[in-house]
Amino acid sequence: MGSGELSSAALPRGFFDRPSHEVAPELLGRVLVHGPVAVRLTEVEAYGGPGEDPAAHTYRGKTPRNAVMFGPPGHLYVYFTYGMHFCANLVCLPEGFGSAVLLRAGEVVAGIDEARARRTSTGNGRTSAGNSPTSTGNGTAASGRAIPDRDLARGPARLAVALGLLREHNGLDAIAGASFAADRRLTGIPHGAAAVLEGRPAEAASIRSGPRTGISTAKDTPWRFWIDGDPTVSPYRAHVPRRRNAAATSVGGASRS
DNA sequence: ATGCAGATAATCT
DNA sequence: GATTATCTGCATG
Repeated sequence: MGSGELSSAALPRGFFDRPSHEVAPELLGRVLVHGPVAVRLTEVEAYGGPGEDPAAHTYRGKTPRNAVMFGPPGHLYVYFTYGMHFCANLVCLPEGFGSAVLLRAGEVVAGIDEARARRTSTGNGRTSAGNSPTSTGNGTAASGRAIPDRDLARGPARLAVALGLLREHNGLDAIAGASFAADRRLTGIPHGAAAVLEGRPAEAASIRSGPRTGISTAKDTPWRFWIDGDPTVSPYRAHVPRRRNAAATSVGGASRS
């Protein structure tokens, strides 16, 4: 292996043609490439289909927003949430079934400079959450401290930023980039093309599972999977219901607890 | 280390 | 009008 070069075969579409909770643990250790940046997945969450998983976006059926999840497997489902974040998923099961695996965290294994630049600045066609508009552009955040390597893709929205995944990438075929991967030219994959590489699958003994993060329903379904001890796995955060504005919440003056 | 509040807009009831 | 598959900065221990 040459320096700065990463090579690996791409996963076939059939890999994703299974229930998301079966695909999810097997994605650990795999590498998602998009343009110049590649991330080795260390934490994922499975989301089921209509009527079976209350926490899934597809629970109440197909809508314009979740339509990609009902399409063929191996495509990216990228959604916008909290008014500022994008999160990326890989679609599972054949066309007609709506399920996917949320990519929660990973280790940047290629294009680290590009990934850091994206995480540091507000550029790149996105607004970064809670960011300060200022950035020196030399890899330091507005606070003056550089983002640690392990934090570059530690969390679903951070991972999406590091990989440069935006609204326009919703529906992108993550199998189509396989031809570039086959050329063993990771850094030669053009922006807009993606692929999931074999990487080094996590050993079964190192895989842990537990409840999913940040959801208000189906709290006990243990469909979050991660590589035990990996520093890039995000800290678990339970869902916290938020009362946005006490005054606006109750017009009648009946204040709640 | 842990916890809270605020940001901010698409989507759904 | 309420919720949201989140992140960050600031506060506290």
